Amino acid sequence: MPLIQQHIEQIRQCTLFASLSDDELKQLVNHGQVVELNAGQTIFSQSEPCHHFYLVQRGMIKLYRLSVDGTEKVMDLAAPNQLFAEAVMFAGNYPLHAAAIEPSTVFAFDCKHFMALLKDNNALSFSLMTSMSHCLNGMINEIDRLTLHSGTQRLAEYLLEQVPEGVMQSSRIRLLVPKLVIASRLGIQPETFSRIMARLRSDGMIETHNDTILLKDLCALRCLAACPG
Amino acid sequence: MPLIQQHIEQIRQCTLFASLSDDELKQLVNHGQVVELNAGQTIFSQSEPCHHFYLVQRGMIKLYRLSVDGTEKVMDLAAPNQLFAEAVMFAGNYPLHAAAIEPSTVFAFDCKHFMALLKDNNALSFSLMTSMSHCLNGMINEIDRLTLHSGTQRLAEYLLEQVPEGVMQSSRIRLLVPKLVIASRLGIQPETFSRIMARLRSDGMIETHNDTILLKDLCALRCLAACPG
DNA sequence: TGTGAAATTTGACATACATCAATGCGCGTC
DNA sequence: GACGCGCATTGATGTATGTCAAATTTCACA
Repeated sequence: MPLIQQHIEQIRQCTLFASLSDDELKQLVNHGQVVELNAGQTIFSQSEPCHHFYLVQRGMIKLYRLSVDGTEKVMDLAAPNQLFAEAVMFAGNYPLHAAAIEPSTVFAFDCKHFMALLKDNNALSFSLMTSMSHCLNGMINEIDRLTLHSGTQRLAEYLLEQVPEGVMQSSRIRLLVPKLVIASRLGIQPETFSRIMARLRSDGMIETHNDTILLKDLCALRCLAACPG
Repeated sequence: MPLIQQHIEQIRQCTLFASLSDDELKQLVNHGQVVELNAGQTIFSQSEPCHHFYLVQRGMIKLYRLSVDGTEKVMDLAAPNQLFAEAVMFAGNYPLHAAAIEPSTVFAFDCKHFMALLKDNNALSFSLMTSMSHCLNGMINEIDRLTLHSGTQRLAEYLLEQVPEGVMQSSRIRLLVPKLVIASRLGIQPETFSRIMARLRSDGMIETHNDTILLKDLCALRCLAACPG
């Protein structure tokens, strides 16, 4: 699949690559490839050796673990313009599975080549470490939520995350993935997800219409997310 | 507090510092300091600016979060010879609290100075990234356990972690921290911890004597940890 | 060695959430 | 436009774990 200029522009936007010269970036891109994915298609599997990291151009990617009995836990979702697996380059093997949940396009960067760039470009190392640091922070927050917050709180938090910056009173949002997937992401069952939504609805905090949700009272939702109960 | 040779030897053992010359290491150590801590004493608090990272020399350190109502969640425990907070240098602020749970000695490294070393020593950057990678892996496993494993499974896993390599059938271990703390570490209540232990005891898998625990059937415990139920 | 506070254990009870099951809805496909 | 298949919703029920409370043990410190 040929790389069009548009792709390169998008890649340039990543802060991880900010310190690369035009030439270095072109080199990096030349060692990578565009990958088209069908809905449900796997990108890599847990414990597989890690040869690539990825940038989402279009679609949605789920990063997940499987338990022995086949239960799936979605650890994170990667939307367009987001990198994933860039922080596991030094681990050798992927720590989880990645699959597209809808038709998607990703760009695959070559780990070996990127590592070579890292060797000569300390600023790039710093960028990657900053990226890893953010990743780590997110994980700690995740554990915090799972252990210190209830399902209702986590769902409220998730809804509020979808609200654009600066919106104060109410906001209309869309769920970009099936509720099934969000439930797994939040560590609850789909049935529980549905029931919590029903409660928020009957409490007058939200109105729902399929994947479109009107958050009628952001204040109340924020309170719900913050306070135990 | 003066640094004795013994301290420097211990610091040298850290793989993070493997690429440092004797001189660089001495420089690093000269910019740091030994800190003596009483039981319960705080080392740093969440959201505080990050100026140091640490190596435990003696004692035990808990890394934890607090919820709004004061509930404590122990995210990790650092034993002697373990580094902590080395992966948050690039974040700017500590993402959690750190405190000694018994009289402890830690060595505090200066982040600024270490960052300066990083600039000129790419191998050091690689070491740090490897360290961060391991940290990340641990976090993913942690989320996996919290969402996909039951309290009983997590406790069994914890007990098995205390068993030295190569032991096959049975093993005598010691809990190095109060059960209260382990319970928080595992994301369960102390009462639940106690009850699970009682069940393992009545199932003939373990015998207990305060903080000393005899794991009578490692196979059964491993099965319990792996299989749901 | 005694004393008090903290940790642990045990019991009774409450509850959030999971599970099982059935129905309904939406959506893509032919 | 009809069919079929996931996904979503709702109800009934089960259960692991939390909460509250009290008794008991452990341990640090005087």
